[in-house]
Amino acid sequence: MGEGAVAVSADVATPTGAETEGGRRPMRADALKNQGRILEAAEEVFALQGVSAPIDMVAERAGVGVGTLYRHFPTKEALFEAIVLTRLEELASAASAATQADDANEAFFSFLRLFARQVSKKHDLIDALGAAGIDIKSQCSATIGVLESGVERMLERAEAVGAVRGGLSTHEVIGLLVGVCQAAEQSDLDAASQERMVEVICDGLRPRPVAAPTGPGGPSA
Amino acid sequence: MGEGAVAVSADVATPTGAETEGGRRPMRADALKNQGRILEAAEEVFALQGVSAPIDMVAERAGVGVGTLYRHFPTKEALFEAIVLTRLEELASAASAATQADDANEAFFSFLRLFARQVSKKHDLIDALGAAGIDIKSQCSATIGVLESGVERMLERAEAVGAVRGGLSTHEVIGLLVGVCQAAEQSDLDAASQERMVEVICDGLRPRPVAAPTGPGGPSA
DNA sequence: CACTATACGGAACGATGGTTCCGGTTGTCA
DNA sequence: TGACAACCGGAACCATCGTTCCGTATAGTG
Repeated sequence: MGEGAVAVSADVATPTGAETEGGRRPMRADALKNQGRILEAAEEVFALQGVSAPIDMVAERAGVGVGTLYRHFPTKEALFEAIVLTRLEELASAASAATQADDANEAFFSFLRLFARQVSKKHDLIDALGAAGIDIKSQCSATIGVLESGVERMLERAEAVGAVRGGLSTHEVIGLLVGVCQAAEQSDLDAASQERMVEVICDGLRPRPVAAPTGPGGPSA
Repeated sequence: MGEGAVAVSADVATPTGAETEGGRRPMRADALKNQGRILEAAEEVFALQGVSAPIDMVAERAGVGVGTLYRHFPTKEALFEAIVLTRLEELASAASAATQADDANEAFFSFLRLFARQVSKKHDLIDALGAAGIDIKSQCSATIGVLESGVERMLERAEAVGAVRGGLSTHEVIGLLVGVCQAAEQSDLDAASQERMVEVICDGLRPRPVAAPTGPGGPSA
């Protein structure tokens, strides 16, 4: 599990804080090590099981007692958010980057594919983006905001170029994608299946052919 | 609340059985009335909250104690299945009917729209079709089988007419739809939004490029 | 009207999962 | 090395939910 190490970004979950400055003294060495273990374990467990994974499972995998876990993160949600935030940030920055690509068409659709790939790889992202009964903390929802506005800009640009049909909101586009990922994993569909479904969505997002959907009987009824 | 009354189909959940025949004597009047109340309440509650709705909520809404509820249905799942089965049967028969329509194109897509409408209206259907951790009873999965094979036949016919792209499995098509419904309700999107998303999927399902049988000239960008 | 099988209600039980508490351990500093 | 604060583990606690149990109420019958 190489993946990028999860950086403990300052006050997200406000773990005990490892920063030497401020008022508090630095963390003890063992505590720091445990925090790392916990984050690592949480990353794996949440990726696999989503928010619903029992906290004990994270503790066990980290080789740590639950008490220790709660010393570092005030609540299960806090830990979850710490994990999911880094994932969201990756997506958000990818989105921002895509916003400035030359080819608006290409940029939009390949972002969608990237997005779908990421979301389906990390189960926790589904929960975070689908907001499956989670009160996401400001930090997270802010990042989601960034992500969404990135998608929005991409969408607008793609529309302007005629690469995408109009009339769709950002939420709808994201919902489409997240929904497919969710369905794919619930029904145990393999990666190929999921890719095909994403492709269906991408095609559906394109502008409809110039008024001919009513050949043998379109949505006429 | 009109909807069709939920018929207690013989042995599905094997309630105490109201049939006068067999060995057992007929149900007592109050018992029968309560069974009705319970089914009614379950229908509403499950439609609104899905399987995850607490059993007590159903009991309360039915104006009945939990004990009474368990006298009629051996398990929560049994009750859930009794409810969802009637819904599935409606869909399955609609699917069968659509299989024989003249216009394969029209039949397929309007069934998809019907399907999406039903699924999003009744939350329990999402759980049943998404198999969200539920061990569905044979009766239910059989009906799902009927539904699926109906969709499959429709899909084949639509493909044959060139109304739908090839290479997609029935599960993928259904997954697409169920996923969207799930996403729509998780994100609190309104009916219009959802319809738009379904439309995106329908369009995506159509054969891609320029050469379509009945006319659509591609976007020819 | 009396009697009993049937049904009812809801307290109680057991399992799961998040969170708290505290006696014991250990890193760190002098 | 000694001492103290920080830290650790995991038992215990609380809430939620499905399910069971049993004392009580009542429909149906003679």
